[in-house]
Amino acid sequence: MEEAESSAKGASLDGGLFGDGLVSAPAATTKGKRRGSGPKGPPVRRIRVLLPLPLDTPGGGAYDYSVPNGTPLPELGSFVAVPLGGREMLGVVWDGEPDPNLPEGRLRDILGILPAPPMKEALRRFVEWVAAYTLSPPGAVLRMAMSVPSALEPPGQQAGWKLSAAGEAAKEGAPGYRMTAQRRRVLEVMTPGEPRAGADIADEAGVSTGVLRGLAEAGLIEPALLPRPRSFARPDPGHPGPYLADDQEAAAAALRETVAKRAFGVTLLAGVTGSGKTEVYLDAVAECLRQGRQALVLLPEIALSAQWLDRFKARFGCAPALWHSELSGRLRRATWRAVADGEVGVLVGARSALFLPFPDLGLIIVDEEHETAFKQEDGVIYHARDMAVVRARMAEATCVLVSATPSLETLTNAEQGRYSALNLPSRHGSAGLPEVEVLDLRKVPPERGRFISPPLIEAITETLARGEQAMLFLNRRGYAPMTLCRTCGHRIRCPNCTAWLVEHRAQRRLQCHHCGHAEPIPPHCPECGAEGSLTAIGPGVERVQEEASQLFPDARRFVMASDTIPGPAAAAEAARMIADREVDLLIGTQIVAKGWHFPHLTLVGVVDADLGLAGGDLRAAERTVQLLHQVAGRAGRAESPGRVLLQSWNPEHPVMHALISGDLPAFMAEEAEARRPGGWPPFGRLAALIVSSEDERAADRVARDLGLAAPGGEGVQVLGPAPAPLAMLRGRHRRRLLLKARRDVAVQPLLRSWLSRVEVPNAVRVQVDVDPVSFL
DNA sequence: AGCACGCCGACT
DNA sequence: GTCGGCGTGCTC
Repeated sequence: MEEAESSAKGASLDGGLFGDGLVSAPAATTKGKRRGSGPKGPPVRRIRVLLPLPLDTPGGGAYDYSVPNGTPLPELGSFVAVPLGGREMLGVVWDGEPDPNLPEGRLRDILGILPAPPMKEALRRFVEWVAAYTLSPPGAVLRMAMSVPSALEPPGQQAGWKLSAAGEAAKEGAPGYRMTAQRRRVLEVMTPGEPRAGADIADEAGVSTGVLRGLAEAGLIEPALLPRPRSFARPDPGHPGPYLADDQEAAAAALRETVAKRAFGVTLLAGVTGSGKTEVYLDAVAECLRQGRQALVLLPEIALSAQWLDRFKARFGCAPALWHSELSGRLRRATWRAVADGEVGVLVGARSALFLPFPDLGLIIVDEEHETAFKQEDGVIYHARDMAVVRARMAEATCVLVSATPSLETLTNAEQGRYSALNLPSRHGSAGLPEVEVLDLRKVPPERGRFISPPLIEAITETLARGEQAMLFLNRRGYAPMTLCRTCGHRIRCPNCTAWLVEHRAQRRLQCHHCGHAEPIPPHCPECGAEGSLTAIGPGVERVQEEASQLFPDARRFVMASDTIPGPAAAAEAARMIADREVDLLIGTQIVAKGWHFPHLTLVGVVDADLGLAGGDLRAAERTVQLLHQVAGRAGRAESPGRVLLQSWNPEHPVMHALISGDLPAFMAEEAEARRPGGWPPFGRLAALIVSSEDERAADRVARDLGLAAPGGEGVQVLGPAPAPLAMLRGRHRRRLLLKARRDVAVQPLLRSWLSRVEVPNAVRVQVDVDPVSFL
């Protein structure tokens, strides 16, 4: 029965993943049965199809299919439905020769071609490039580029209602129709010639949909298809933007010129916080729109803030399209499709937006380019900032990397001439950069069990007394990072990870920040059973909040952390509260560092400036400077000068000197000279292998084998294996190896042959992280 | 990624 | 006697 029906429809398979517009094979062959070796006809037309699966086969997810007679040969990049095993799946017609040695009997017919714009060559090349660079199967990368399979269905038209001729007459008061108050309200909210969704009408008129049915029976309204929503207004480049100061205008002119060339190029746009970088690059976006091309702005996940969108709206008079993980299914689908159809002029998104099917991308902006949030750490491991450069190259587009504190990688690329550079030296509309001081905790320690030192308390008191806002920054969520038994010395650990459980006192729970494990705070020591012996060790923002509540009981305090700001709406509300001075003292984790504009904030206290410096991370110092500089930049943007106090046990550290002097270029130059001799990035290449397994001995065995099979030779060195700093994560034991190579060595072939020399049992996973950012 | 096939424990 | 756990392997 279903057979007959799906055959009649031709395209729809077993109840149908795909809608009606599918260009399909004749019904007889749709079930995707294997080609028989029947009577010799014309030669079979073979195509290569890449499937969005992480297949570790030689083709990396590409399989050959046949195109049945009666179906046109799909062009490269076409989205096609194909049989795979017992199910149907979408794939993309891929470049490359089908395997002529594959016997015809193993080929199966494609099921149809989807009525969607084919994937452009620029995106196909990008998918392949990312796959090759990260050593991932192309299918795994394709999956990111087809994240919304439903968007490939023909744009479904939604049914609604419109006024009939009789209804229009009745709306004008023509007599002769049975009218009720409900019916009249429905007619009132409807406009002639404008179909609307039934639910919308009923909602606005305050009636049930039963009223609509009655009106339809009476012939006053009739069914109508709704027009496709055009929610993606193309921003108007001619919309009057804000006034640009001279140095801004000079930088903007240079960017406009680059964009107008319609060729690949990378520019670093640097400039201190408040120098107006955003307005400058939005001017480049305007030029891109004038060129008739699309623009993509990448922001680190958290920074998709209401404040940024306000600035965009001020420049273009409308909102951009958005792309991030919290996007609802429907909007996600509409956005993907609108991008593919070229309807979206400007899209702002998180790193995954790089894989959207822009038909003519002219500009990619990577704002806060130094942010580590651009590094994707699971699945296909890639750095969105670096891949943005590649995406731009494939699309013959301009890429602009923007930061107040550029990464050493980008600075070096600019210095060596691979990237151009523009610098905005001055702060606009403000009293200048804040004054930064270090509080030497050896000389002015906080009271026992406290974390805010006397000079910082005094500074906050004065600031609050002046009616200004203050902020305490501590990059640690929760109440306390560790819980210790004073009787036996036991420390409470995560059962799945090499990590302490973090106390979240408000929820009366201990949490692991790595795997999400949570348990109630135990009443007595789980080791020795001592009652009332468990003690919170060290501060988190909640504990700083508690201390502040005792020190400044009259101040209105507000904690900003990822667990108190769960989404964009909460972030917007927090920003509003702070801007409207409903908060006196802000206490926050690194979420406060990003792109906020707090006009009344004049004092920033950094509770633990040394926090990021522990551990042997290559970029610990660089990252700490960037983070604390950004935090400092929150202070004193309006007419009042800002002041920043850094609490440190190590005030002589170069990081503190850099922050006090504000001379970040000098710090980065020193940092470069520290890395150059050892050939550390950006003066050499790194790739990490992470071996993990629930079976510790299996992980050790594979790690040892990898160590024995390590590549060597000129300019190549392998460190490890060693237990990872996070030696266990989510119940998996982890070992690391690090390949270090000279900059002129191509590490991918080296890695490929290395991995092929070692047998990896099923229970063990080996992840490859090219250009690692995290060393955990 | 799915979805089969396949070989060992607790149910009607 | 069967249902069902998820380990292993394949999909053009």
